[in-house]
Amino acid sequence: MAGHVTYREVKATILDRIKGGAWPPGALLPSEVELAAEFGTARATVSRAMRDLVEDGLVERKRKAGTRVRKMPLRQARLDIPLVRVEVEDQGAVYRYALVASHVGAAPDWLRARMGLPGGGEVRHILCMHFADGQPYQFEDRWISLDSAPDARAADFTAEGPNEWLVRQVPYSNVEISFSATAADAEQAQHLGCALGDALFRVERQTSWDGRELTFVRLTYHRGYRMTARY
Amino acid sequence: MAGHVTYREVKATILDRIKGGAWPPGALLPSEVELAAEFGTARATVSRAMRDLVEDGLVERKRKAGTRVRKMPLRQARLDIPLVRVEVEDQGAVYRYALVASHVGAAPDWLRARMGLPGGGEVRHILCMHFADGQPYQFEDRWISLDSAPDARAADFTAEGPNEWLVRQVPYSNVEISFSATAADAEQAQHLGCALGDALFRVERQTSWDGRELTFVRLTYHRGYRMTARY
DNA sequence: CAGTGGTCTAGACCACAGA
DNA sequence: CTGTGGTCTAGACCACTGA
Repeated sequence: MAGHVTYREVKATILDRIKGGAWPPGALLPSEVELAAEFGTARATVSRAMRDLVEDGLVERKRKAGTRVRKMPLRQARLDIPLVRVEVEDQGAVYRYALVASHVGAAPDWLRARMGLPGGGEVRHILCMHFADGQPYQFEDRWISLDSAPDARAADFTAEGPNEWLVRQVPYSNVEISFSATAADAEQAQHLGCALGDALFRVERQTSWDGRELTFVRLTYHRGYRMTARY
Repeated sequence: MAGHVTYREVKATILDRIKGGAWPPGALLPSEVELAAEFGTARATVSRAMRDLVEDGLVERKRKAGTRVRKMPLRQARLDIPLVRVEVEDQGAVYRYALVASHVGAAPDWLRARMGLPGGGEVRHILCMHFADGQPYQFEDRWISLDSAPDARAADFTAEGPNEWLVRQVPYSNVEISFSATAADAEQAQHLGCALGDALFRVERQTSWDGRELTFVRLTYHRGYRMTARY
């Protein structure tokens, strides 16, 4: 025996047939049983390959209906969301963090509405900067609900950013993230070293844990920042 | 017998233990064999659950070293990249497309460098607009290599956008995508109905197929556009 | 070397949805 | 009803890598 046929080989073969046009968009593929017979593998191996192809957005599967090549390939980009520090260090630059301001108070109305906080909820508001090789990299404007994370009231954010602190506190969370463009206001322009009104890339992220809203953060990047992915 | 224990149940149980702090970040989990014994399942079932957890970025696995809870949860957002038409229609709005300009010519130097095209390569350059309920939604500035896609020379883009045409031609492709913010230039401001210099969200996408560079597109969105994902 | 995850097999039963 | 994918089992061998 020359060894088993792997699911990777099966996947590659199927992929080649789709790429090559042998199975055009919309086409019905043979059943798992038929493919297993053709490739000389167990059905589970074909199934494993197919699961990958579904995940890659290339085929659709329905019970009884079978497997079809997607007409409009539903492609999805996977964006890694690292800590700023890791992102900077991965570029080979020296990372530096600086706390700008921090205070505790009642949540403003817009934040209560946005995060769905109860009335009278207290929050800790933190402004801080992240630098790469001494250049402004990211301006962070964060609100942490003290109802959900009471330990944040006394946490020390002078040496370490709130993100790194939070990651240690909460091992798992649900996140809604959004990307947009914004014109630099006076505060952002000052900290990021750009002109008022410059177009800046902005990420807003709201994190909940165990069904409770935990933190809302607005990250504004230096002029010219790009976020890149492949798929 | 009350039936089998499913891999989803195994996954949920492990997830609960991680969330609950029973297995804190960095902790070593029991081996698959031990977990299979505990849950009363086959090892393959535990393995299936673990594969999901790896994909979700919650644990790391190494042969011989075992499975550990990730210290810094490497979270990744999955961004769906639909056709503009689908994106607009999914919002319940009426989609409209309009061709602005199109011509064939030699690729400019910056594009040749960016796409890695050979000297003397011809490209088709297309400018077009996408509307939602009559409002400007996206301005598309696309270049298609005629070396890679000769059929694009004669294709008719008056009724249908080049993206939909390309998707039909090429069932599979490799994509590099990047997101950034840009200040509206005169042309963008005119077509998107905003002021000169307004901060706009921009997507740049370069697509290759079968190892050849196929198309480069710059998509500029209307003022206030957000791209959102959950993870 | 030995323990861990990675994969394949052959078989089985089930859930769903098309005909 | 019947064919399809979805999953689980019990067992086996392999590949990598830490001790």
